[in-house]
Amino acid sequence: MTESGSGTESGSARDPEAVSRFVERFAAQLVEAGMQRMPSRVFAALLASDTGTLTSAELSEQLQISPAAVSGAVRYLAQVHMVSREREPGSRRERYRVHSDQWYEALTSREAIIKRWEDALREGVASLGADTPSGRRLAQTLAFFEFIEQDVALMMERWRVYREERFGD
Amino acid sequence: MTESGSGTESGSARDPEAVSRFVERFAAQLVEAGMQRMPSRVFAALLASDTGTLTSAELSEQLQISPAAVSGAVRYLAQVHMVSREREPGSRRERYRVHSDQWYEALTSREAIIKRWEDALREGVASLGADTPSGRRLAQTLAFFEFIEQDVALMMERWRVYREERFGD
DNA sequence: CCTTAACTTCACAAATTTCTGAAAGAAGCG
DNA sequence: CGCTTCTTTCAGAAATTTGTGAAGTTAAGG
Repeated sequence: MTESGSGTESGSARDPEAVSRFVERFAAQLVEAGMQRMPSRVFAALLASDTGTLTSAELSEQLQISPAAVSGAVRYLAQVHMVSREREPGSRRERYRVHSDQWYEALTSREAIIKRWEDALREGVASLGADTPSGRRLAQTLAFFEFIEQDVALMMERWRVYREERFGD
Repeated sequence: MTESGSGTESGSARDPEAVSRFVERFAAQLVEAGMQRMPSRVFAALLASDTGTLTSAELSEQLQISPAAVSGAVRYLAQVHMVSREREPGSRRERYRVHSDQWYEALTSREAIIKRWEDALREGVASLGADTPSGRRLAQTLAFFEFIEQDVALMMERWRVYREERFGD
């Protein structure tokens, strides 16, 4: 007598256990890749939600964490453009949303980070000397990042074309 | 005979302070991006070295850390293919090296990690149902990673061509 | 074989990070 | 205006991570 399928009352009830299993598993992989735990879990929960949006209270309940933890996680995720915040009109509630389009870049290209790597490398080349062996190594590393920076932008463009073709829009 | 080399004060003598400044600055940016501190510092030191190789003792001294810390950092870096280890023939010394070619991919594409993301997403699609809104969102995310996985390989190929053109070889 | 140099592993102290409850801060609604 | 509902900030307890000294392991060189 499991509760499976119960609560068909309002909308299509999803199996909360299956959702939770996915959320925790995917979040664990994000953590492995260096993301903090709470942001990872919040993000995964949004990804697995029906509408791609959840309120603070829903997140708090679903993930069994305090409102404070939700607040901190969302602040981080918004900062790196992986979610955006929306005010529900006529309510103090806020909704958080994954924009299927935006977050890919945040997660993969990390433009801002690469920019700072480039800055550090430029300084290094200048101070060690462009004509020294180590200076040359740094210069080549810098060239690599400048190259992929350009190329990643083109790649994202190709993805959009491909997606439109395959998924319509 | 130790090759202190500090005699040449003009021109290409390496200024240890300038080196250290670069090492700490670049390492800090790697830390910001999620890498641990010691691996970051060791990696930056190798990048900034003249030959692209350093021994354990040299790293220990230059970075002011214990041999144990070097050992741990190198183990990690080797695991993710950012440095390789070489035995100095006829000595118990080991040299660690950055391969200007290999480490780019390790740092940027993170194949293994993306593979595990894909696995988690596939499971999610299966268990939530490919015909549900959330299932569709996960499927599209999965498609994105499969797409860039392919594309990144091509990008690295283009980089090699470009580099050869620009830097000779 | 035995010595010794070089690297690795391990247990633990210290530093850092993470998450919470409590209180304060906004903003709609009567 | 205050009441009420939701979110954010903050101090601190708990958990985790980090780097070290010391002991252990491996292998060169006599």
